[in-house]
Amino acid sequence: MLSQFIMKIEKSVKEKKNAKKDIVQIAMKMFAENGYHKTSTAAICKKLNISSGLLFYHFSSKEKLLNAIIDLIISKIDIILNQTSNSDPRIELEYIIDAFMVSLKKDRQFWDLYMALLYQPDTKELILARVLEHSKQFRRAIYELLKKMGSKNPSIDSFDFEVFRVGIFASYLANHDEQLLEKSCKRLKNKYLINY
Amino acid sequence: MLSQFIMKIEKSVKEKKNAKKDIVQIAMKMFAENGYHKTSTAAICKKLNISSGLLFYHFSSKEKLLNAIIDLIISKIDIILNQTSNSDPRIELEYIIDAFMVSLKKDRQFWDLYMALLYQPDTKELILARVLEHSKQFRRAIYELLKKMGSKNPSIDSFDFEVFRVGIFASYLANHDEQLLEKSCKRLKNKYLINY
Amino acid sequence: MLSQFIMKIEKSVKEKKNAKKDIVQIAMKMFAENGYHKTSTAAICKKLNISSGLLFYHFSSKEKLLNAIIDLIISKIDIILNQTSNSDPRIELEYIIDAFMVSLKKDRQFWDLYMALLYQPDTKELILARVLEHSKQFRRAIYELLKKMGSKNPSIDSFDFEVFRVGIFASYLANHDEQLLEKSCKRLKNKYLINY
Amino acid sequence: MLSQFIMKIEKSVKEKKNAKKDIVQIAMKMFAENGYHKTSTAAICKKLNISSGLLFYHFSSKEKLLNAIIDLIISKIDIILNQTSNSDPRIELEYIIDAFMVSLKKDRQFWDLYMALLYQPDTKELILARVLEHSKQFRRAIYELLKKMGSKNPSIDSFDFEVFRVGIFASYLANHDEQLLEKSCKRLKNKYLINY
DNA sequence: CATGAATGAGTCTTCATTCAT
DNA sequence: TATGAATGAAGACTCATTCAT
Repeated sequence: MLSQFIMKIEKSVKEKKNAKKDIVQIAMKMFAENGYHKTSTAAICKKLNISSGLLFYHFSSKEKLLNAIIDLIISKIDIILNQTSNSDPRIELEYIIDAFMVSLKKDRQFWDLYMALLYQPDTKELILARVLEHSKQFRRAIYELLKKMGSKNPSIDSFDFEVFRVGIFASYLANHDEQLLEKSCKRLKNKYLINY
Repeated sequence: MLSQFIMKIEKSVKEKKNAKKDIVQIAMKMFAENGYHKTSTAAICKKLNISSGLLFYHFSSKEKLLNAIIDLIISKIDIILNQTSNSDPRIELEYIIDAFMVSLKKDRQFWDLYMALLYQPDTKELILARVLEHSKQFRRAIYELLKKMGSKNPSIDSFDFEVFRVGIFASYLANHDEQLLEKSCKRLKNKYLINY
Repeated sequence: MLSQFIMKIEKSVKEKKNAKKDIVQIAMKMFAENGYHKTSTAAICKKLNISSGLLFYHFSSKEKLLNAIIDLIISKIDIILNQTSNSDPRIELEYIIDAFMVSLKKDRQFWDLYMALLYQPDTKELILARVLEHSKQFRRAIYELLKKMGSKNPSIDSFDFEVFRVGIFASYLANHDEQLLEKSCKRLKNKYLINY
Repeated sequence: MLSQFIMKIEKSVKEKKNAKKDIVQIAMKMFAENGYHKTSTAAICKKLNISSGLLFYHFSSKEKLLNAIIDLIISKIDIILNQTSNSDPRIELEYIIDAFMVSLKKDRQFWDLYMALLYQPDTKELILARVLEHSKQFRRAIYELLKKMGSKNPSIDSFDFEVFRVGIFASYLANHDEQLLEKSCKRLKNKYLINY
C-alpha cells in the first residue's frame, strides 16, 4: 500500500508529460531492432509500463506513431545536413564525411530503421519523398563545395560522390562492418578531398 | 459431377507437379509487391486457386517458403554472375555492367524483395551471409578484369567499383528511377572501362 | 497567456452553466444521428469542445446522460400533449393531428431517437413505460374528443385512431417520406373529423 | 482421453457443415435478445462452442453476418407474403391477417430484430429498401383482394389497411401485449372483411 | 496430392471511466 | 467547475497452422 503510493509519486514526478516522447523513443528502438511489423503496440506499452490505451491516446494509430518516428528521423538528418561551418571547403567536406561516418556508427539503430522503412513496400511511401529531398539537398551542398574546390565538372563529381555515399550507407547498414565503413570513407576522402 | 471430374483431369494435366513452383513464383511476386509480413499464406493460395493445405503440404511453414524463394533469388544471381565469356576484359566488364542494369530493370520485383529482406531485421539473417558471399565473389571477378586491363591497384579499384555498384543498386531500388540508373551505369563505365 | 485568459473569460461569460444543457442537446442530436452505441462520449466532448472529465462531472455515466435525454424527450411530448385549447372538439382534434405532423417533421431527429430507443433491447426498458403512459393518456384525450363529437363508440374509435396514429409514426420514422406522412394524416382527418 | 475422442466423433457426426447455419441461427437470436451492438462475436462463438476464427472464416465480418441474418429474415417474410391460396378473397384476407398475427407471436424475436435494425441509424440502410419493397408488395396484394371484394376505392382502402397494419406491428413489437395484438387484428378484420 | 473447415493466440483499436491537478 | 492524461477490459478481426477426409 505504501509502496504503491510511493510509486505513484515517483511516477508523477519523473514521468509527467514525458509519456509521448518516451513512446516515440522506445518504439523507434524496438522498430529498429525487431522491425515495424514484428513489434506489437502491446510490446511497446509493456516495455514502458503504460496501458495500451495511452499509446492510442497520444497516437491514434500505429501508423501515426510510425509517422512521428519518421519525423524524428528526418529532423535528425536535417541537423546533420545543416552542421556546416563556412570554413575552407576541403575542411568542410572532410567534416561532412566524418560526420556521416560518426552518425552511421552512433545512430546505427536509427539508420537501420531508415533503411528498413525505405525498402519495405508498405512503408516506403511514408519516407521516400523525404529521402529523395535530402539526397538532392545533400548533393547540392557537395556540388557547391566541389565547385569552390575547383572541380571542372562539379555536377558529375557530386553525382558520383552521392552514388558512392549511398553505396557506403547501403553496405554498412547491411552488414554493420565498421572496418569496411572506415575504409570506404577513407576512399571517399581520397577521391574528392583534392585540389582539382 | 461430370464437370467436376473434367475439371480434375484438366487440372491434373496442366497443373500437376507445377504447384510447388507456382507457389514460389507467385509468393515471390506478392512478397515483393506487398511485403513478406503483409502477404498472408491465404492470399497466396487464393491467387493460385489452391487450398491452404496444399501450400503447407509443400512448405511446412511460411518461413520455409521464404527460404525457397531466397534460394531462387540466390540462384538467379549465380546465373548473372556466371554469365562470363572469356573474351576481352573491357568487353566483359561492359557486358557485366549492362547485364546488371538490365536485370535491375527486368527483374525489379525480385531485387525489391532482395532489398526488403536484407534490411528487415527479422529476415536479414536469412539472406545476409549469401549476399556477402556474392559481393565478395563479384568483387573478385571485377578485380581479375581490372587487373587484366592493367589497373595499377586492382584491389582498390575493385573496392571502389563495388561500393559504387552498391550505390547504384540502393538508389535505383529505392526510387525506381530508370534515367538515374542509366546515368549512373554510364558513369560506372566511364570510370572503369579504360585502359590503365 | 493573455489571450488564454481572455478566452477563459469569454467562456465563463457565455458558456457558464450551459454546459450541462449543451451536453444534453448535442448528445441527443448525435445519438439520433448515429445511434447510442455508435456515439462515444469522447465524440460528444469533442463536438462541444469540452473535456471528457466535465461530461462525467455532470453525468456520472453515459447511461445517466441517456436518461437525461429521455427526460427531455418525455417532457417534449408532454408539451405537445398538453397543447389543448378548450374550443370546439373538431377544431381541437384537427389541431392535435396537425401538431403531431408538424412535430414529426420539425423534431424528426428527436423522434428518430425515440424509436431507436424503443426498439433496441437494451434501451427499451428505459423508455417503454413512459411511452405506454403517453399512449394511454393520448388515447384518453382522443376518446373525450370523439365522445364530444358524438361518436357512438368512442372506445373503439379512439382505439382505431391510436393504432392508425402509431402506424403513421412508424411509417414516417422508417423512411422519412413527407408526402406519405401528409397523405396519411389527411386520411386520419378524413376518418375522424366528422360529426357522428 | 476417450471422452475427448467420443466428443470429436459426436461433433463430426452432428455438426458437420452445420456451423455456418448454426452461427446464423444463434446470432439472430442473440442479436434479437440483446441487440446487435451489445452482442459480441466472442459471445456468439462461446455459445456455439466454436473458435472466433471460424465465425470469421464463414462471415468475413460481423456486418456480413448481419447481412446473412437479414437475408434470412427477408426470405421468411417472402414465404409469409406468398402463402396465398386463390380462394375467396374474404377468406384469403382473413387468412393473411391471421398469418401475420401468428407470425408476430411465433417469430417474435425475429420481428424484434427486424424493428431494431429498421430504427437504428447504422443498420437502417441495410434493411430499409427491402422493407419498403415488401410493404409495397403487400399493399398491392391487399389492393387486389379489396378490389375483388367490391371496394369502391381500393387504393385508399389498401393504403389505410397498410397504415393500420404497420400500427399493429409497431404497437405489438414495442410492448409484446398479445391481448392488444388480438384486439387490433380483430378490428382490422371488422374494418375490411366486409362486402362493400 | 489436395481440400477446406477449424483453431487459438495474437493484433490493433475503442471507450467509458477515473483522478490528480 | 474544468482539464486531460491514464487506465484496462473488451472489441472486431487476422493468420499461420493442423487435420480429417
